[in-house]
Amino acid sequence: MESEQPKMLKFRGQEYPCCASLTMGLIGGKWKTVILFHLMHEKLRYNELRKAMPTVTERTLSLQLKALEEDGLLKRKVYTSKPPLKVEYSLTDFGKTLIPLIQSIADWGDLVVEKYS
Amino acid sequence: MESEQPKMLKFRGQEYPCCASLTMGLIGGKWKTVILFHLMHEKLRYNELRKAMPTVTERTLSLQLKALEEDGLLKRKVYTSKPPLKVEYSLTDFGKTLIPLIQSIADWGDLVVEKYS
DNA sequence: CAGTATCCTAACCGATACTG
DNA sequence: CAGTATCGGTTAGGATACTG
Repeated sequence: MESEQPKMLKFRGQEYPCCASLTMGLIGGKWKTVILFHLMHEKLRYNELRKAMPTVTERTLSLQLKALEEDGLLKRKVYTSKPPLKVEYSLTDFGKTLIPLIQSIADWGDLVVEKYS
Repeated sequence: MESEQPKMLKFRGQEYPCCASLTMGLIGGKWKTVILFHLMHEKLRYNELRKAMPTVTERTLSLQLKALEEDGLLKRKVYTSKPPLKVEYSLTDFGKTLIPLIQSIADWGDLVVEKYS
């Protein structure tokens, strides 16, 4: 008797058919890697991220930041209690384990632009 | 006078706000990296891919394979002219440039399963 | 400044039946 | 065997106005 269904991987309530899809579940989507790319080497405030990502909408940026925070990749630090607010986003230690990967993703994109376009 | 809009990257008719998003445009989505992961070291037939990815539907697998082929990452080779067909999918030379990245994506997923779940 | 609220569209993806 | 056709559901993401 062999198992027809390869064992699924589980993380944070989600199931993934392989280790590659688990990673993509956390950093996939249109904007997550872009956010992580901009936070790779520095903390940024909400509006700084907006300027770095001119085509994202406020709502989408907000949702994606929240998702990354929930997955433990980002931390959100609030510096003021009253408006105008100051909030900084930065990678957690867990998020920092992604730095080499994000760099590789960016590098491959660069390679494509240089050599194949 | 400074440019408000950072220069967009273009590849195959799409525009991307940064090099990381270009990469994700090609390998993002729920299934593409899983397909590439399974084709990293061997050619596979359609049904072999289906067995390796038990939770994907025929339609979705077909659409994703077509998209990867259109982006030049996969090649599709047909060995018979009449049913039953034999078709093999494999990485193109361009697709092979992704191998280290796919491996890194898979490795990070493994790391998460081992250490953070 | 840093978001929410509301509404809407499009893309993605699944289930199932059918075909060359 | 290797898909396509059809239909439908879910979710990601965009536009814009508003708020603590």
